[in-house]
Amino acid sequence: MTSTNQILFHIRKNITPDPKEEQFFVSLLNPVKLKQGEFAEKAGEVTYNFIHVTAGCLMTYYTDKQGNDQVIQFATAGWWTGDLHSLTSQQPSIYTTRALADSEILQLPKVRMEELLERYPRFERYFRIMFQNSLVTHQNRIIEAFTATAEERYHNFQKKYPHMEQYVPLKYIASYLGITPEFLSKIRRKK
Amino acid sequence: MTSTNQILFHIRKNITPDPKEEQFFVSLLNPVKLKQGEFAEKAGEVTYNFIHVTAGCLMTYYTDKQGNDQVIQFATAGWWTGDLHSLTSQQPSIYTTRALADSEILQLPKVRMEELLERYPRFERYFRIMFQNSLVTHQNRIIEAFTATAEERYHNFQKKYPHMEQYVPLKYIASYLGITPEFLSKIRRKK
DNA sequence: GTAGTGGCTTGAACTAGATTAAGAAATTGA
DNA sequence: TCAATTTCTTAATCTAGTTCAAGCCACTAC
Repeated sequence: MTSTNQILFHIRKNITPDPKEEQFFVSLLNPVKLKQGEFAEKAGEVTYNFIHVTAGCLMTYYTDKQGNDQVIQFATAGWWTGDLHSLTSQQPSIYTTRALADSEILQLPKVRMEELLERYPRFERYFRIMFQNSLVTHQNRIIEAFTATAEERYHNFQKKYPHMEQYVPLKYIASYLGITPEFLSKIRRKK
Repeated sequence: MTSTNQILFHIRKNITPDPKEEQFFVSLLNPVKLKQGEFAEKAGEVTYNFIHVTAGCLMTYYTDKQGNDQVIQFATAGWWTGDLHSLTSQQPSIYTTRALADSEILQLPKVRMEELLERYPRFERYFRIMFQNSLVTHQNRIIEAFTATAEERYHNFQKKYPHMEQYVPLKYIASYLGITPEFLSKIRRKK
């Protein structure tokens, strides 16, 4: 399956655009291949693209004043990623997005997305549903962060993303879980 | 300002509906007054309404198996609240939403919202923008939960919601911050 | 080969924040 | 008005998770 077929498949699950709309949408996309370790976006730079992952795996992380990385999200095929705040406000991003494995992404430039929504408002619905679902996921993550122990969070992570552990170095999983790699090591030993 | 004027004011900041659309939107809304302590939604019941607060203050919390409450959100005038997951899936809600002070809300029933979006797709844009903004806020909260100390989180909360501390019992603020009331007490003494 | 580098583990000492228990202060209510 | 309930504080003890320091294992590069 080509990467454009893949994203159309994803879209058709939520809305039913006509062929003309689909064609226009696809024409706005910018396919990019990333090798492992390469950056899709860097903290400090303004984000111009909304990113859809079609193959591989990316992660988005925040680097605080002390230089510690906090992983916000992993994104595999079918996910949208990128810094929404920077994309909306056109202020420098606070996030870095980087390939954890050789990956393929589709860039949707902000200005192109605005054109799309202007011309074919049907796509508002698609993005509304995407954001709405994402919001539920984020709410769950906040609850989990506050109410579950590190060990519970790790096991929930394994259940939810069973294949991620092969892809992703443990230190990034630790960061995603909000713990140190040392402590994750201890949790894993127990089992 | 009436509560319907208030919500229209809020909507006009994001989209520009024509009078006919505004009128239809307003006709879908169901104004409700809540006394302090009353419930807008209860955990265990299916959520049928999306809620817009026009006066007062509500809070939404999650109760875990041990019976501990975790406050997810405070909502004052101008905010949307409610359990998106239950609203979308029509499964029983895991959240309770309750008035912290005498309040006024506008209920937008799920089925009515669907009618609205069907008939006037322009409103998709409004909700898309709402969810998009909310997502940014939630992302920030996740970062804060993992990278900031309880003390920093408390001071950030004070900065961000300067009036909330008068409204809201401290134990709920502690819960929102993910700490015990005892520890919040210690933090406050220091200052 | 072996020197380097990054990812993972181990253990000892430490700390942010929880738990428990009690008392003080503020609200409510008949 | 005074008892009852709820909210807030204080202090002692305890624990989940951090920090620091070291060692181990793969993998790469000269």
